[in-house]
Amino acid sequence: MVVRLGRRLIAMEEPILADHGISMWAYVALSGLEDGPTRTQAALASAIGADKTRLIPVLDDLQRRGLITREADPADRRVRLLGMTPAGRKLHAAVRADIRAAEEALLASAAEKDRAAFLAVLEALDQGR
Amino acid sequence: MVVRLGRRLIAMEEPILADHGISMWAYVALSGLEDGPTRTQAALASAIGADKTRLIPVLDDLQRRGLITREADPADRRVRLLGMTPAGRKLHAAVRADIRAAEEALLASAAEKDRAAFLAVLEALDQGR
DNA sequence: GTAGACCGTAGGCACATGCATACGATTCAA
DNA sequence: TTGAATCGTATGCATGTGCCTACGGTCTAC
Repeated sequence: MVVRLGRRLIAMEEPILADHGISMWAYVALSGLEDGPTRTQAALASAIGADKTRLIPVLDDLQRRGLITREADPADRRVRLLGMTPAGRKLHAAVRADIRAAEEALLASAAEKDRAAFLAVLEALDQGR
Repeated sequence: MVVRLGRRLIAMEEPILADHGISMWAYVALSGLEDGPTRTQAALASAIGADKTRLIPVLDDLQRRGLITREADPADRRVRLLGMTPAGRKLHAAVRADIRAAEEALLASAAEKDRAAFLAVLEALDQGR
């Protein structure tokens, strides 16, 4: 049941992401960067459950488009610190708003009082990390 | 967030399925057969969101192990009707019980009153199909 | 009677993913 | 100082998946 639900949610997100011209992993990476302080690539990969090697082209593209910054860390020359640009923040907010709206429509079939609970449980599970 | 949750749930299910010696798709197929009347392979594939061609070896294995039946439909000689055997039912029930228990443990971090609501919303979304 | 659609089956192709390896550069601990 | 670990980067391998094609057999509609 959960697998099927997950697939539906992903299928729902795909056209939204395409409209905004970004991939799912790009969106997830932006979300990860927004959630916390400036991060190393390894930390971001770990935080969003991505393979660090597969994340490279994603980050390359985001950087190329001016959505993230990627700067050497003076405290550790092996590391590149990632940050979001204002343009990145703006795009991310727009995508998230659209996705939220679509999720709301999907949840319309559920009782209204259950929705907040559903989201609360999702959050709790997510925090449990 | 949902993608991550889905991955966690799948990661949780994997050892349980391995303990019982069946694959995820086998379990999903058994669930699909249990949910409804005897089905054609095409209908089952559609119902569980599987690729019909990829389902063939799964069904082959289930049949070999005596967990499902697969019989010609006298009304349409192209078709093979699938059914569950008692052994299949038994295995499926055991796996499901274990998965439910593990899900309960996972949900333990959420407020108790929210759990029923969470499951209710999941069901509603699933019925929405 | 015929053409098109469907069933189950087998296999191919392109792509994504998890995991691994390897590298140069850097850092850290002994 | 040295060896091991880590970072980011690039690539390979095995596997899984979505989609497709093709086939023989069967069914349906005209």
